[in-house]
Amino acid sequence: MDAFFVAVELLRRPELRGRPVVVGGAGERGVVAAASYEARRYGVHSAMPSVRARRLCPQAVFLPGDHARYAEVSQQVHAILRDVTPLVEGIALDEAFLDVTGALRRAGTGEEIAWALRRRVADELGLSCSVGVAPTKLVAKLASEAAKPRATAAGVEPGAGVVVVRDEDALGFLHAHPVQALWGVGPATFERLQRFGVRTVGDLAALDEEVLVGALGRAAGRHLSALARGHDDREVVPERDVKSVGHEETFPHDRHTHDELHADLVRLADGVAGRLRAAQRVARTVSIKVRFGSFRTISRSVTPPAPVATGPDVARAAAELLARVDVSPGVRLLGISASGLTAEPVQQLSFDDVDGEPADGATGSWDDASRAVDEIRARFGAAAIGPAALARPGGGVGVLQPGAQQWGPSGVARPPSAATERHRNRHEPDA
DNA sequence: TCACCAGTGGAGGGTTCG
DNA sequence: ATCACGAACCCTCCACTG
Repeated sequence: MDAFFVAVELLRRPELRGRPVVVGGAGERGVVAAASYEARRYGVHSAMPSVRARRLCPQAVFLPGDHARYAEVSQQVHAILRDVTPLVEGIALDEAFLDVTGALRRAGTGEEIAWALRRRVADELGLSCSVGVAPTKLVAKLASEAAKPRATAAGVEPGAGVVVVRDEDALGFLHAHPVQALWGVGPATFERLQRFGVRTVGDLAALDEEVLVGALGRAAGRHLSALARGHDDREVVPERDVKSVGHEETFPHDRHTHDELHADLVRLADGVAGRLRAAQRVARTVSIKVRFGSFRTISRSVTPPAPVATGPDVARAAAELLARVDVSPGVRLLGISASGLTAEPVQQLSFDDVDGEPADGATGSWDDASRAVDEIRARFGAAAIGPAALARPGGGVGVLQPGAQQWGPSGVARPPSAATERHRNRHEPDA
């Protein structure tokens, strides 16, 4: 999809069409999620700090972003894609691979299918997309990028819409690209490749695989060497199972004590556990991530004796990990994630357990309570019930709202006074 | 009993992508 | 004079097992 988030916003705000529009976190610690091509002319691009975007293009209209809405529209796009073939692999809300091998006889050539898709998405949803048609995933992805509109300082040039790269042209097309175009070559890998004088994919293909393995490690070396030579036999996989779920949050201002962080930790744990149960999974491992004011980032993980899927269990594991961390330098971000997921909630009894109940005398478990919480939330909304640590004086709880803080906190980074600090943490843990 | 080896899994860190 | 969120994958080190 072309400038997807912005394009969805423009459906509601057609008067903004043709103007520089930026969707993302507007706060001082926010980033750009998407920029219209008019805004890109000024150098604004996604993942750029919002503060910088505003400096580059002060006349741009900044919109907060509505992740739930984009997910909804993404589903509508996918429904159209699945009309062509069930072999649709979503990469992100605005990107997907289709294996149309089986649809060729019925629906025409790859190019014909591409144009038909573009037309349907435009007619039915009012959105523009670019399509690449090629023998492999990598080349198709590059072809779709080649099909996109371009923003230059001079103006916005419309894209080709559809770019087809035939079998016999694939290698030449591939080799002409800069190495950064390869999936898996980010800043760090590019830096290492530059030491070998590698600038283009063609340069990379000429490099000995052993050399590459030595420089990048076994997996990455082999993978990139194969890709550069046009070997890409990765299949289109419609749905793969989740391997981890997590939540993380950047605070409007740094936290300095475990006390301050506790409500955040409980809220994140509650959110992670809720999603585990919604996916009918239990987790073997709980990890926390802590980013300090300096941007130094650490992670700690633990594998409890039994898998976890309730808020209190996740929170307990996370709290133990966090207790080992000196937070006095100031914590900018806290994250909790659960991994090692298994489908069935197997109950591994410990030798200390008696008749299925923990030996410490506690009866029942958080499982029942958690299931009740899930049901209440399904009927009355997420804020209707939650951990006591998140209770608000006016009623309701400050629970995690998934996607609510997708692109950074809305608040300002200026630290509040000690008095308001205490006030916030008691009453507005997610402010 | 020691040395060595291979395999496994946990822990911590890093990279990449959109 | 700044840097989100969520997820996947990889590497290295280390402890343990046989």
